Amino acid sequence: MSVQPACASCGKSLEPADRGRPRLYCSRACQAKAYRARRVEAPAGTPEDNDGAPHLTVERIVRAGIVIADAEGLDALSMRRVAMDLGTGTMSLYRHVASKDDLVALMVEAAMADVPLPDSAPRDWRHGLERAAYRDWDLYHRHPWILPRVMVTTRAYFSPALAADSESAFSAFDGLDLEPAEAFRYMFMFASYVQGVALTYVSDMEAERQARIAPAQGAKASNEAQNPLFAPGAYPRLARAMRAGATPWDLDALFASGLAGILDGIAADLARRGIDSRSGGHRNEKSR
Amino acid sequence: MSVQPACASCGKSLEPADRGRPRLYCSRACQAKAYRARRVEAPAGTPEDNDGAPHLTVERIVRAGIVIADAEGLDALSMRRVAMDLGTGTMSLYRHVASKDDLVALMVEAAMADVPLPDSAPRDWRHGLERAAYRDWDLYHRHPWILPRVMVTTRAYFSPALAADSESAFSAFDGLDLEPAEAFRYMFMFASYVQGVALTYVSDMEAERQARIAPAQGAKASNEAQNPLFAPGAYPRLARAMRAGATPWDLDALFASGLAGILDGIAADLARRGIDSRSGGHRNEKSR
DNA sequence: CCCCGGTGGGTACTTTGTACGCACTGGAGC
DNA sequence: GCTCCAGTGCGTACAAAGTACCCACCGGGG
Repeated sequence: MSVQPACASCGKSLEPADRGRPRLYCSRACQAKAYRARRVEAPAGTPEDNDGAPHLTVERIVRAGIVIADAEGLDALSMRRVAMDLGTGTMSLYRHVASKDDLVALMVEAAMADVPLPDSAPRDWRHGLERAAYRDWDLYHRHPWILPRVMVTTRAYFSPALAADSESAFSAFDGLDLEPAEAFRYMFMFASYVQGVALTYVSDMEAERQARIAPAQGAKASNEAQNPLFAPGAYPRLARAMRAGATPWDLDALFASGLAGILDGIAADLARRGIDSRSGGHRNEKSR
Repeated sequence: MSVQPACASCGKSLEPADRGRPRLYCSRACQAKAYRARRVEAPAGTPEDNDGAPHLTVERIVRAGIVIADAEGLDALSMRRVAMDLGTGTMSLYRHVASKDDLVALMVEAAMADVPLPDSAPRDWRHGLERAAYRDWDLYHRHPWILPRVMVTTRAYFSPALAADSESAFSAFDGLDLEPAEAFRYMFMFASYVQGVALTYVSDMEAERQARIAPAQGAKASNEAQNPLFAPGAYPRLARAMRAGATPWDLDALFASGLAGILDGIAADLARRGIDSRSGGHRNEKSR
């Protein structure tokens, strides 16, 4: 994507954007012209007989939003941007979604449906929880923008996708004679860990994107030689641990290792309570 | 608040915010005069109170930002708002902070310094980790806005406060004969859990604030009778667990319970490795 | 007197979400 | 043929946010 110092619509040269943000058009009218030109191939037929190119629908809007958020992050998601990608006017979107928050909530629901829930019963509780953990892990890899939004959106609106996810995870305890409160405590610990690692992953992705946009600052921060974190005497324990455990920074391996630790803890607790975990051996598989 | 349509300095009537924003002064000269008057009024007598504002400084700006973010969330933090609370012009802030991102980064550093690090060696590793966990827990209670920002800010800039926090937590393993890579894995699991619970807490706080602002939607979502989550057959396992474990929703108790589980897991792992888990604080070395 | 560096601040231009109302289009009723 | 209507697209016009630019003021030196 190369930005030229000329209006993308009328071609008129515009100042090198030192005034504020990088600009694409010389005026808002030109921006409007740009998406109208893109809409030429859509002859605005009747709503029912759509010739291959479908009409503006909630599904198309949500899909376009997910594509943008996946590729460029939630910060790049704007109503104008979605409308431009769809070749329509900005305000047309509001015929189908109530607001941007509404759109993001719909995007979360649709994106969570992208990663299918397992349709079979788990072999045992450990298998069930591992399956649930990797399902979420996969989800956050595909749509890293979900995590920061889920945390606000989910509580305001009710999310069927999130509820289904939890329901599926809880099925791991189905065969065990476990009190609901106990199952809830295990699940809380388990889910908090997964969420915490996901937050680190999302943070890494975001930092990487920032570094790509502004390489100077990113390089400065990630340059280990100049990072005071690695100065000889500043933070000795941290530096030693980072050198030993975080080089290379393999978040997938760390996730698996910590997950095994969490599940080992649950297994030990179950054993102490004399509950048959039915899982047989399968102890501590954190070497990987 | 009532905005009188008169210049706060010269008293001349001014048109009622002809272009959107509420105006306080009829001209920049009057605003400058008002600012100067306030400066002279409190020379240096009692600089500890807010009325004894000596100068516009980075510390005052950062403090004002933290007050706003604590009380109303990061969304309410704007440069104009900070300037208004300080009784100065918006652009004056830019003489002391480079940008809003810079301000937030400084706010994070200052807020983390609010919760002091322990200055003594931990009794043993478990005590050290518990101390670190509750230190973070306290931090997120006081400044819930830190978590979403730390995750982006920390990687871009280098955060001494966060590094000191990690360094202090790592001191829990000081006395143990533990390989750095192993300590890092434990710490990763531990920190991820704490972060995950903190995310839930922050989410709750945000939802509460949203509900306060827009009570209609919040009431609708939190009304259990109408929430499909509690519909009889929709999500049976989830509903049963929620009723059992989440009524009342005591996040502090859940945090403590899950933390105990995490530490139990580490203890079991240490025992399996034949490491004396009761040894801990050795020589009294403070992180500088 | 003018000049000059430091600091405060107003203006203006950017981007964003979105309220409002007009334009168009295809079918129903005259 | 016409008008009327309902639905949909979308342009205009805000309000609020960050911030670049430059001017106003003050104190000190020619």
